[in-house]
Amino acid sequence: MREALLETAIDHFGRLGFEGAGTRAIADASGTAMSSITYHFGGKHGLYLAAADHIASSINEMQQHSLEAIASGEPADGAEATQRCLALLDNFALMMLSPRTERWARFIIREQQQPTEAFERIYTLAMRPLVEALVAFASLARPDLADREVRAMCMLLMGEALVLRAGYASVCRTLGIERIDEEAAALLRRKLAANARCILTATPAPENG
Amino acid sequence: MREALLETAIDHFGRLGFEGAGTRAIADASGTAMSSITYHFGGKHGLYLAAADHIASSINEMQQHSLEAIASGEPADGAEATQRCLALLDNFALMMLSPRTERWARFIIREQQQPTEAFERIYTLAMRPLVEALVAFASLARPDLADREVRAMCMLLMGEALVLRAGYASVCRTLGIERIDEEAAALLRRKLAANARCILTATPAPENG
DNA sequence: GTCTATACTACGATAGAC
DNA sequence: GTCTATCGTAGTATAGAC
Repeated sequence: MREALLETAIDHFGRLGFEGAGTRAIADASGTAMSSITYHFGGKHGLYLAAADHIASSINEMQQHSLEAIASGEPADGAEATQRCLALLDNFALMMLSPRTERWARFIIREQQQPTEAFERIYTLAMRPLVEALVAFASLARPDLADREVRAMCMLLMGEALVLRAGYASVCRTLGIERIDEEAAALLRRKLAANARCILTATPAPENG
Repeated sequence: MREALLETAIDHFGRLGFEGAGTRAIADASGTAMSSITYHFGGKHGLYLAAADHIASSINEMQQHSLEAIASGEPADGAEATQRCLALLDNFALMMLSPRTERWARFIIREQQQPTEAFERIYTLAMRPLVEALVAFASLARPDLADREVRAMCMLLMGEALVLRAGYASVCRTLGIERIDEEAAALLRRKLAANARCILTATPAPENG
């Protein structure tokens, strides 16, 4: 029952926000009574934090294998470091495109703009491993850049994947499609890889702005 | 009074969502009675749509001058087309970084993931002009790409600016700062320009994936 | 552990005074 | 055009039965 409440809570909180979601509605959709929330989580706020934890560990679990496969061992040279960055970004893009993460993404994007106690848990457990791995490889691919610059570059690159969720409706409108299907997803992933390769293998010359 | 209600409504709807926001709270914060909302907008839903229209025309008004300045006349060559893309993107990034647009962005990002009637109005009036101008110039900068590819590339590029809002908390954490101040904003804009220049002036060779 | 019952507050819509 | 008053509904929290 705890599990069912958490799943429903992530959905409702993600779609309606903390204030918009209702404990009665969450309990009903979970097939239980509202007071179960009080029993299991102490109240609405406790349920919210538990939902954040559940998302964080789900993402962590989901990414653990691919992250280990990509990020284990030191890359031999800059070219291999670039390849690993591309793999990490494609992995992230796939997550942004997966229907399974749709509810999680809504929850997280909301927290990004108004971080609460829940964001800390999600960032530390689910996002930091990815970001830091990306920054590490990008540093090797672009040894000409300072750490701050690499970090800024990496966040912008992650933005190219993030837009697939955070700007979903605009992406669809601009491409003239109803939803991002397999074909559109392939196109976007291919262009993302091309952009990232371009940025990560750039010669220091044309940078200075 | 209509104006005050709209400003407050954008703030409350953006932070709390449609369901989370309360007509009483909006009216109180606007210094009037709740029934004023019924009088001016017919109800909560009418107020929401009016808020979307208000955001759309505010953005349209804000961008009109710079958009005209950047996008008027045909660029002489690919290099000039690239420069215009960079200008459009920097303009968009500035908007994402401006405190004035913070409330608007929350409202819009919410609509992106669960588009309602309100999204259509915002997209058509506020976003399409920017997107289509960007796509047009990018086509000139990268004549080797098909229209669909250019559109995908442009959305990804806009994602690099969007992340400054939609991933605000993560950007701050990754850069090790509390908030995006002048210095961080300058860094991010500089890197965004570098990335975009890199992508827009790429030779067709390394693309094939 | 899960349920019902209940207390209290807040919500949106509306009618009618001024 | 703005206010107060009121109605019906839905919110969270809590106590207590099983």
